[in-house]
Amino acid sequence: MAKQVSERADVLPLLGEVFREHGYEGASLARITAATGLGKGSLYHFFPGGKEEMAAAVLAEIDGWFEREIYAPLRDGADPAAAIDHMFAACDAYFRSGRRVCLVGAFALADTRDRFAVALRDYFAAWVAALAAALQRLGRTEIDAHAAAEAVVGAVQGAIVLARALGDTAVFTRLLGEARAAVTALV
Amino acid sequence: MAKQVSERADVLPLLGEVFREHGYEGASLARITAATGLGKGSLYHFFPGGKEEMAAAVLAEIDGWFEREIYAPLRDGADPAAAIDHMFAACDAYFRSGRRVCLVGAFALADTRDRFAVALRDYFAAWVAALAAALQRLGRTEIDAHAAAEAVVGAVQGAIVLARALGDTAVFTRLLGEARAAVTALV
DNA sequence: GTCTATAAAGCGATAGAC
DNA sequence: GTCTATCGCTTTATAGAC
Repeated sequence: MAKQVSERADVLPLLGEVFREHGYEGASLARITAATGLGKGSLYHFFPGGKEEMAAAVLAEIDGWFEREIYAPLRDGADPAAAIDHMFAACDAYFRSGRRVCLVGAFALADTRDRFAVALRDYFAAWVAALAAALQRLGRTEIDAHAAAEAVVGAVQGAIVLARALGDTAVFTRLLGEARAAVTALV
Repeated sequence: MAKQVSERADVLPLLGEVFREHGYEGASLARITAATGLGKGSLYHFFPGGKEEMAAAVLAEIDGWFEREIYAPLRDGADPAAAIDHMFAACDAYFRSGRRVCLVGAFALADTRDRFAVALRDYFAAWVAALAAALQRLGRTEIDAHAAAEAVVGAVQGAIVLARALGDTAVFTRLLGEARAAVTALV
């Protein structure tokens, strides 16, 4: 389990997995130490602000990943339709067909909502805006594109909840497939 | 804040609100005491199994409420279409347009998922099955009805996540309205 | 930069008086 | 049935050696 890590950026993915699996409150320093192989001394050296700074750093890293991998192609990519297809494929891979929780969504349902309010709002607002931009580039009206984008992002989050509660990854794939069909049907 | 309560059933709604606001781990006995007005002695008198029994009792009460108010009319009510309309209206009221979390959905995203796995699975399975039954009674095929029911239940959960993260109840109402329109369009 | 030791507080749960 | 006092454990965070 112990890993040799010497850069703050290398710890973030491991940290993210602990927060995803146990939530903010359940991610005790003992579990974080076990998952990263870093003692408290090292952790507080990298994150002087303690657990709150660790979670904030993880959220920032997640936001950066989605911006790079998903939002940017939707907004600025040469082929909006291909960017939308890529988004659905990337979501299935990233959330492991619903086995892996969306940390931002999980934080939104827990009492971490207030503490990280800005990060949560920005994450979903950016996602909806990027997808709406792609749909507009495909000819949808601004209002229609925004509504459709909201529905898709909501469907992804709902699919994660359902798949985890039912213990069934097929429902995740099914719901994402329907969302994809609905949003690409009219363009 | 302190209330005079003398029956176990009277405590459950207050308990539920504490779990909803703070999650399972965040719902400390101190907070539960503050919300219910009951000391630890009384709480362990009503719930000898401690916090786990409290949460299980809350989940059971929630399941009973949905069964009575939503599932039964969908399954057995005289007017399936009216039962579906009632479901959407009841959801908007129950979840306060996304201000109030679905405890079952929140538990599914947290590490409470394994501990209460059966209750979570049953809640969503019953919801999907009841809605699918209503749609079948309206003439949809079994497969089509089941898929549509999954999409609606997922949309409700996704709408809660989005509304809470964006701090915007309008998105909840909007998404539920679209889900309702989509599911009632073809019947 | 990483460790151990420890502080200070909060946790769930129990015991026993009333 | 409700209370207070308390146990034993875990928590986050800090201090200081190396």
